[in-house]
Amino acid sequence: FQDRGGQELALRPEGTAPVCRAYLQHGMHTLPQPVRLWYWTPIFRYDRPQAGRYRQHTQFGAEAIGEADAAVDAEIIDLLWRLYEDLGLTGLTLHMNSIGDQQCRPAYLEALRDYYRDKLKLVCNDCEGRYERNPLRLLDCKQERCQPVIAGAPVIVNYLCAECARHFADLRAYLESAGISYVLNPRLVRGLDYYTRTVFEVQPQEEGSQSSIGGGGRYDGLIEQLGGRPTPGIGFGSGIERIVINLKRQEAPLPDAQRPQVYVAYQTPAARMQAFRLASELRRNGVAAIAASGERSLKAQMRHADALGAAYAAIIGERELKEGVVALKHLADGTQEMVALGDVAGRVKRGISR
RNA sequence: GUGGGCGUAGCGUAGCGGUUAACGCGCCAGGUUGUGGCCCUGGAGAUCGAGGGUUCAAAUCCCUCCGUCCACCCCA
Repeated sequence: FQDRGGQELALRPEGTAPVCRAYLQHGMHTLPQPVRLWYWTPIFRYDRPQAGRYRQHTQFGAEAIGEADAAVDAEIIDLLWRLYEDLGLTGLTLHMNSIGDQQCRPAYLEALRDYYRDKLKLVCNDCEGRYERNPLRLLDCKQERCQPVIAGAPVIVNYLCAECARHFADLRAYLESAGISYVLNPRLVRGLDYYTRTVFEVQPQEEGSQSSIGGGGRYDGLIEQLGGRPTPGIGFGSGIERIVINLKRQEAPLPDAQRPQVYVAYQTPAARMQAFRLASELRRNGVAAIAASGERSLKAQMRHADALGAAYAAIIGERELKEGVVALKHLADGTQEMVALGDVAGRVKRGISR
């Protein structure tokens, strides 16, 4: 689009091509291959926003560039699958397909066109256009009237050349050996045109056009297309917001928010400096600590400590100040003991119970 | 691109033509003598999305714009 000054601007629409650009720009072909990279970045779409579809969203992705072996396809899929598993997402389905390469795809597209030729009046307007422009995407149409036609269409995996068929078989064997189950989906083609061979998509149980939470595939021609030598690549991208939607939907447990271990409270203005110094000392020793601030009463400070979810309150009053100790209170059970200033970090790390 | 819903304190909402805009959560302060969680009391905090119009009177009705959400559609 053009900005107000008439300059031509683009907002990044996906992550793979930029990573390939970086691979070329920084001469990563000199590194041990394949090069494994990841990204986390805002992504933009010029669509009307709705549930799970935003003008700006965040994508996390990983790419392995410089190796054609199906083992790397399996590694990338394994990585994505394990990530979802670790997050606690359940009920996901991995859809898999192979869409061939330069060698075998033309023959399939020919067969697909042959099949559609006498059915063009049965399908929707968009599909009429796709027939000429991008026949693979005929398989992806969501229109009701096109479904019966799609159901009878030739299946691409039956048209793969020997190399592509071998690659796909290898990938499936790797996935099975890793205990990752998947569904063969001969209609899976994805929205980007650079894919070759492997394509995959992960979908939650919920129906809907916005359902896919992640996917990817192999792009063995892309680097060359961007000006490099022929270099294979495989990767995935996953939408953070859609992951969050599904985590919420499933009420998956989230990690606790960061809480201070120790809240340092003071009883008198004279102890404020000591409190500050102790908190600083604790932080330096790897203990998350916060010193009270302002003119709050001790009671208010204790409330504050509780509201912040601190594990301990270290209280410094006149007596403690004089003796170089703190009253260390374990907030969960209310037990309290005197601890020398220098021993607070150790005592907290050990736990207050002996 | 098409259609629809909604915009009121930090958050969630009520009020839908007529006194100083209400409630819950949160926040802050008190509840006597050095200490939290529950409870009680008090307080701060709102150009009622913006602009224009109707009316004696508008958060409440009308118009325009902006934002946001949802569906269709699309999905570099």
